[in-house]
Amino acid sequence: MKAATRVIVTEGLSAPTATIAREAGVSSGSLFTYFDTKAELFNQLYLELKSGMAAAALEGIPAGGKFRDQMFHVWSNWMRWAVASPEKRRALAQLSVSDQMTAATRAGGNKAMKGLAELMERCRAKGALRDAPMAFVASIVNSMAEATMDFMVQDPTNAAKHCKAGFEALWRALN
Amino acid sequence: MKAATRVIVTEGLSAPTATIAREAGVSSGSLFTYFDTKAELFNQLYLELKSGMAAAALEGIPAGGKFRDQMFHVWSNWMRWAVASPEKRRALAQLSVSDQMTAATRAGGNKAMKGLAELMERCRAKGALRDAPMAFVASIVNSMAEATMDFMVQDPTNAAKHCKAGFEALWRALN
Amino acid sequence: MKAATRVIVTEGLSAPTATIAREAGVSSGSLFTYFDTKAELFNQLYLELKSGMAAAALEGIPAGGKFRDQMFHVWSNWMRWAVASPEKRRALAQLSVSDQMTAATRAGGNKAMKGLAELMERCRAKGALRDAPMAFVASIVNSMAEATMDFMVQDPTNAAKHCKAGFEALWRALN
Amino acid sequence: MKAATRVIVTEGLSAPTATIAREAGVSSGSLFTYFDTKAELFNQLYLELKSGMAAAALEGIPAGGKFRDQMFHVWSNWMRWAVASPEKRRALAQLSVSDQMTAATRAGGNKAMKGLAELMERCRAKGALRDAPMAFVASIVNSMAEATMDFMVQDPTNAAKHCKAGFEALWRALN
DNA sequence: CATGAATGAGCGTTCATTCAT
DNA sequence: GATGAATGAACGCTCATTCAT
Repeated sequence: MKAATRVIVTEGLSAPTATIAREAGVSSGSLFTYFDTKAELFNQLYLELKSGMAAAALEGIPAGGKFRDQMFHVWSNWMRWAVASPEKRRALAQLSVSDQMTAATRAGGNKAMKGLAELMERCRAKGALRDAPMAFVASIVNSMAEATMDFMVQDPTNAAKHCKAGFEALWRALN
Repeated sequence: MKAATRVIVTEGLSAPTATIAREAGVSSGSLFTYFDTKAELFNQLYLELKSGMAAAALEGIPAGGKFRDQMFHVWSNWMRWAVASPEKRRALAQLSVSDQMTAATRAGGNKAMKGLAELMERCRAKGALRDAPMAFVASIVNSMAEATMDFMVQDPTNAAKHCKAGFEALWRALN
Repeated sequence: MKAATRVIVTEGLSAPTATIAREAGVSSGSLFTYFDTKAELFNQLYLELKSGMAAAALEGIPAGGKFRDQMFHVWSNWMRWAVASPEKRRALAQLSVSDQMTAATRAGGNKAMKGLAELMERCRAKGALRDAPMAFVASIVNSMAEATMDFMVQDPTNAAKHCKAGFEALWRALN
Repeated sequence: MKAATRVIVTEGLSAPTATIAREAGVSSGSLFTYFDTKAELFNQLYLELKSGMAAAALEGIPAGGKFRDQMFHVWSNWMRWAVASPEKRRALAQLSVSDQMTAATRAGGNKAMKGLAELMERCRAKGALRDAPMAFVASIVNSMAEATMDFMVQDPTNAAKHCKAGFEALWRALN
């Protein structure tokens, strides 16, 4: 998985399986002992990365406190993961837009995001978009997160500032 | 171009050039009379689609009137283009994330978006994100547009409603 | 023909016919009005070049005089042609080893060389190789001519010297 | 290598790699496991054939004895190789005039011919062509060898006679 | 279970030749 | 007769996958 992540970042999804195997230090044949096809490897990797991202975001939510503070805690976790794992993030981005991801895999990805989704749902239900479908809100959250990550990575000195600005823009959009 | 757009939507960027040629009703060799390589075809198509999208968005901006109304006019144009040209939109999305797009092509794409970029800049300069980099704002605008388009397409009955809701969320985020 | 000669020198026999046509200032289709196939163009060019070479070699043979002097006159003509027409010589060399030359073309080439062949035959008949087949002698003459040409071209300052040395080596070989 | 040699003789250098692979009894893809490109296969084959030819020529030179006898021994070896390996000879001839041979390959070929070159140099230094460049002599030797080979192959009954006649003509030319 | 050579279908691209204008 | 766009067969090369060892 680690090898595949690295290779996807440098060579894209069209990288030969042999390259991934070499990067992982195994033979090209061994790869197919564990994954029936290249597509299956990618599907599993997608799930692993998405789950890892969700888990990182949900870590250590303050039990009490205001909802907005909880949300900001999650948002910060999420941004921190992105900054700390740029390769995982980029590989995940590539996998997300690939048409090799099966419906089952996408469903699994959503399941892994369940905890986050519930928080978003709470946002939606009591905010300005209370009449919009949940997926609309999720999409907005996702894309504002991506935009914020980009600028934290590009301008690391002001990462904390961008993190906060992104959150506040999102909060305004939703309330 | 039309054939390439259709084929990209159904088969992705890895579709054989022969398929595109057949869809266009020409021989496989003829394609290379007009485009030196597959990558060049994709680069030109990206520019064409991006320019078309930008032109559609900027059509008929009311000269006078409030800035917010002008923005909403552009936003509506943009959403209308997306709903009316789902294939173009999907092909453009795939091309946008492809690493086959050259720097020159991306630069050309940005140039085509210049009119839109200027409007966004006016939003940024006097709004809550006045201290954020322009590209941050552009990314937010883009992604909220994408989210809105998705839900207009998925739920066409309430398209006008989603269009308005998306715009308002964006406006809140920026002000 | 001139265009084909130039193109063969710079790009070899695998040069596209379109390149030859462009060099000749005609359309790619026109080429096939005058030559049914690429191979036919090459066969005709071979004949033209070979005939031109033979004619150049035989020009102005002194009627009387010693046989050796006549031979040297021809040899000098031949070398002069090679030095003056390096492109023709190189194109002819490439055509000569090509398997696209038909038997008829090769026969025609020999016919064009008839005058030279008769001189060689006189050499053979009264020299050391009088028992060897004529073609053996012809091959030796040809290849010593090629060797001499190479060094006249590479070292033009001493061209006359190389010309003479080559002739004398040949004369020794044959007598 | 053997398969490539055979195929080059029958179909020339433009033979499809698939034909060579089939002749070798392997799949078309396997060929590229061992040679990165068709050109590399040809370059390696050239070196192998040239080295083999040189080695055959230099085999068992009589240590003592007259220089002329040593030369004739080498000449005979050389001619014997040509008669025994007509396919190798023809493939080598085609490869030698191909512009796909790299400078490095030609340099390697010359290195393999070093032993022969030294003998030729001794001929040159004390013969009639002592003032001519070495490459001139080498070219003459080569081409008289080729002429002799041709006639040994065409008239095998008198092969030994042609071999001797060729050598003597060469010896006269050089002395 | 690990290995890595072998496989062969598939693709992008070229180019001799044709033919409607 | 000239043109040059169109044609499509052919080729070099790649790579996911298999399987004998």
